[in-house]
Amino acid sequence: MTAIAKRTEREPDSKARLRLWLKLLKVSRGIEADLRENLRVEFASTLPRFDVMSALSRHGDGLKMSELSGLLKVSNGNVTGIVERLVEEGFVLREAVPGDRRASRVRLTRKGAEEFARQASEHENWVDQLLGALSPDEAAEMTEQLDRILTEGPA
Amino acid sequence: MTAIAKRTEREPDSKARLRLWLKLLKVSRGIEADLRENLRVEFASTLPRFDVMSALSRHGDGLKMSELSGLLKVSNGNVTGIVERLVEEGFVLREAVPGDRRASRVRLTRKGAEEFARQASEHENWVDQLLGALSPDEAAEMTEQLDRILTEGPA
DNA sequence: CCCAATTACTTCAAGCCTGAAACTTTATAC
DNA sequence: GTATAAAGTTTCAGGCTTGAAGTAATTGGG
Repeated sequence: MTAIAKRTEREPDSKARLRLWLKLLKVSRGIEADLRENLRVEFASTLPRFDVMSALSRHGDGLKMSELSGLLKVSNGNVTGIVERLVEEGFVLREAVPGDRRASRVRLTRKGAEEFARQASEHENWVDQLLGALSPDEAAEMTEQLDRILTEGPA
Repeated sequence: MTAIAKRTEREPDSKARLRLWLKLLKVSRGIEADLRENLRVEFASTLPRFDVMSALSRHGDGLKMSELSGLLKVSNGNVTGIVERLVEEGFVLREAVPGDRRASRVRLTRKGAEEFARQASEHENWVDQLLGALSPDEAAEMTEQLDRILTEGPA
């Protein structure tokens, strides 16, 4: 029996990665729960709404529905509902795309942009608190490693 | 103006932590999406169902509903529905708690335990693939850092 | 020109999730 | 003992999410 095989018997490499995944999940779910609670209490809003407004904020000239769902990596039908509610509340508006009557472009209203600015500022503070255990350098280092998972990722 | 203040103007510490959070979210959502898809295609199941069965698998003598929701960090009402469906499919059973007619204890059936064993084995492989960019040592290191976020976490 | 494939989007059923309210049972205080 | 509080759950409304199916508009051969 080789050393490798022996090591595999005691503890395969997959166990360390599985532990990492479990921990990663616990941390991100915990932070998400905190942020969601804060958004709910402070702004009567939700994480998905914040995500949509954030994407629109970075694209002042608006985004098509499909671009939005592509950026956020969620289904088309999902975005439909979230935008619908944001429109009702006056944070977002839809405008026709000239030359393509199928598509519509979504954009923050002035009210929406102002509201998002307030939310984003608080959001950054919350995250800073929640990740306070890590120095900026440590945070940057972990960010790089996570990037490797993303790029070298699966096949 | 102090050096610290100057640095803050250029890029406050919170930015590095915000970038880390964004990346963390992207990685964990991506992996979650992969695992969900795999569970759906290979086992016609879902991540929440897998989580419940996993918790029950580690507690062969069963868990009360409240213990289950406590472990999984989800609401009570949520667990009610998931367990309900698992019972319908015969993977899980509920039994009375002697001496407390309010509570009920949930436990994997034999069928449920066998099904979970198959799923857990595949699950570990999937995670191993998805996190393959990191060596076991790197994975262990990141796990420790994530633990610091959890323990030294917020106030 | 025409029609088949593609694209952009919406609708839908089913499940997940939360916080709040309701309900039943158990424990506590007086 | 009985009122009251607390504990364990379920129910519910509202919102998120997906994948599949449907609609309408556009594009690209032929």
